[in-house]
Amino acid sequence: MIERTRATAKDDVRSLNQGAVFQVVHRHGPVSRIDIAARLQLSPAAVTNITSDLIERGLVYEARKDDERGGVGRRRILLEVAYDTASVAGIKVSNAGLTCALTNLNAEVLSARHEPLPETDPDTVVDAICAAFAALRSGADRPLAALGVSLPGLVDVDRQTVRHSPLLGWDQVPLGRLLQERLGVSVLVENDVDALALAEAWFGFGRTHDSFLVVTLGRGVGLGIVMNGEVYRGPNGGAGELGHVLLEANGPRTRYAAPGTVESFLSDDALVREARARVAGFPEDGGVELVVDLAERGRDDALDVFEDYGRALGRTLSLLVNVFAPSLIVLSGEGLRAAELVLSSAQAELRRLAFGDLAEHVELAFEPWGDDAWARGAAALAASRHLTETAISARGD
Amino acid sequence: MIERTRATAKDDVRSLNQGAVFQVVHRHGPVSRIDIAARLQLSPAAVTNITSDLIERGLVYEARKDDERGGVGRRRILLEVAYDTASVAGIKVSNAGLTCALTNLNAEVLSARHEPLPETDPDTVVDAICAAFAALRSGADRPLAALGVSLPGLVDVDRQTVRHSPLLGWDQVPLGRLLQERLGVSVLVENDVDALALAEAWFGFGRTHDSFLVVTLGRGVGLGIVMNGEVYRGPNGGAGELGHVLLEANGPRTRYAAPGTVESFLSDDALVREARARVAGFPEDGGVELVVDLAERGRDDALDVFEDYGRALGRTLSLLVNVFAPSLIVLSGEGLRAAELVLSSAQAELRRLAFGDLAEHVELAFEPWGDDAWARGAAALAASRHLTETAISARGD
DNA sequence: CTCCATTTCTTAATACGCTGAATGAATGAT
DNA sequence: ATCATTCATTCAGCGTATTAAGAAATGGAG
Repeated sequence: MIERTRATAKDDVRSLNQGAVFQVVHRHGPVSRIDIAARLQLSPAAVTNITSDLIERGLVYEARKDDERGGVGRRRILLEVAYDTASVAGIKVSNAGLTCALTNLNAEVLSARHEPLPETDPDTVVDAICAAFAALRSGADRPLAALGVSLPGLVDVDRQTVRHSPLLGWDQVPLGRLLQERLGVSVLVENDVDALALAEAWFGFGRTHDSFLVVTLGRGVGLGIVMNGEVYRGPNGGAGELGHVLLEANGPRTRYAAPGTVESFLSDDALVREARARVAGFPEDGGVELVVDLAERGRDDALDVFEDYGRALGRTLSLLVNVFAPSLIVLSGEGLRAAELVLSSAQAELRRLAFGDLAEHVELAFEPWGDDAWARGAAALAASRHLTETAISARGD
Repeated sequence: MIERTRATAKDDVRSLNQGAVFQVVHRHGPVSRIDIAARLQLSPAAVTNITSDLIERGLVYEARKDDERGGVGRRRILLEVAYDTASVAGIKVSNAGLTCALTNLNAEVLSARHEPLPETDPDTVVDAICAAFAALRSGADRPLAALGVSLPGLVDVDRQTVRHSPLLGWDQVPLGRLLQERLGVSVLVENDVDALALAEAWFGFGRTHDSFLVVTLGRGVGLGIVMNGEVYRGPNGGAGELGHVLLEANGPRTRYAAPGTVESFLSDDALVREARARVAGFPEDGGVELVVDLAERGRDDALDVFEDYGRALGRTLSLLVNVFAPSLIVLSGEGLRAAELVLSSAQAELRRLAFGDLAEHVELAFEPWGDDAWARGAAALAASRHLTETAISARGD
């Protein structure tokens, strides 16, 4: 439920209500003024006033009249956000390279690309991001409003600084400042999982949920927490380290994860480890793709690996369900290439371990997976920021 | 950080700012008008206006001048909440009986009592609560503003109804309505752990934290989640079922808890089970008190039981720390009779299992334990509600 | 001891955005 | 064609916050 929030005086009542109206238009699709008024308990007069401002500034437009609703009376005029007035760029950084996407302001991907990274030191990465951004910009037919960058590790969102990223080997890198200086466009930096959570909250399944969780499966296991429409990072950041939660004291080993942790069961590494151990003739250099391939061809031993994977996933989800009692968990990440293979055992285990009927009230959503999903998350950062900032900046100009 | 929130027009801007100002006075102790203005980014004039209203209505008073701060200039006049203008009652219901407390509006216990319950059916309990309330009322020297009732189980806070309580054997009991009709005073019903979390947020350690966790140890294991100053119950309630999280697939059995769950390690039952198994000559009918007693006398085998208990506690906390990265965890409940005995192994295990340096940033607080702590939580419900309602009810009367 | 600088609190004048009521616009029913 | 209905807009009035100026309280300089 959207409510008008963060009231008051200097940072005026107006900007507040403007933001709330905009949020309603964004989240509840094409919507009439009278609906907005009812939803926000605001007078129709105020809505007219506010929306005319938003329309004038090009953020919102009158899409069409509402022909669905019959009955007498004047037709409602439906308002919609002008998502195509600008585009934004999103770049996800990992040691595997840069994944880049250009999207509109609704985080719909217009184009995507991947750039390998020779090294992951800050200088190289900054150079590569600048090059990738230039390439994206040249392919854009609309003004490129902002750049979102996401990466694994601890990020200080306010200072746009990477506090600590083991995977990249970074500490205290002021990435936002470095890029902003070179690109002359506003840059946002965020943890990769939190960016994905934000993307879901603004443009994905979370659009209609106030609080929900995002679980990412891939090289590692991540958790994004959204509560009351805001991404929860913890008082000092660092929340959502689901991958490091201990599941079994005497659990299996993996190259990177501590034994028995969630990642020792659910990371790509773990999957390959199990395949090597249990799938007959699995080659030494085989990867996740091969396990998926074998299973999809119906190889029983490979299917068993996925069944166990699903069981561990279900157990992990049960932990979250018992703690958060969420109405939605979005599953995403490369680890879901074979979502169908793990789903049934995951759900069975979740039902078995969740308290009471909590499991019945959870919607499990699978984010259709593509290479650009992470980059889309990064772009969503930029899109959401751009929308809020221009929607609220009010009558100063 | 308190911010002025939930703005707008019909439910006026004023009530909003009034609430925010009141919150600052409550949370930041005796505080001057100028401090309030700075903290809320509100003009001094507005603060004068608002506080004079609060003072007139008897919610706040001018405590004294600030003599601590030296320097030139007029002394600041410190404002404080008038906590002693009314009292509230709190009653915690469990199958062991009613625990009752009378407190002022700062949740400071004025008197407490315990009533045994012959049966736990709704009629008996309602009768008993009414009797207990009458007893509390007769002992009060100030008007008794409201009654808070807390109990284990799933509570619909808005409808003041107990949706499901296995321990009491209740389903869909409209407890709030039943009591309100008979007592003619406003009644609040809440889950026991959430009430405790609210109490900590308003009147305890959480007063200076925006987000934190409360873990209760006793017959069961509970979790209260406070985020951004609000108790999180989940979209449909039922959040915080920490006790039912599976720790070890092949974990120990207990009478009530599923094998391997947190409660199978950390409930009172679990402690007694371990004592029976490992403490030489432990009597068949010995309880928790006896284990504590033996350990405090230095019996090694009893101390070992507590060391293991602490280890399981540390592991459970590590789970929460990895997920929430909280800055504060408040530990409370009967299970902490022997807090010193479990602390060191708990902290060691927490440090071992928490990701990176997350454990270093967590403050573990032990709520000094007494019989009336649960009842104080229930009273805090009533106190917080009374304060917000009278503080915000604005200029209508 | 008086006067001034300083800081806090208060009062007065002004501005802003919301509400409510009246009006206008668009459509179905009679 | 006219009316009832519903959505949108216009305008007067009002409440609350801001700014600016003044009053109150205090330390220090002359």
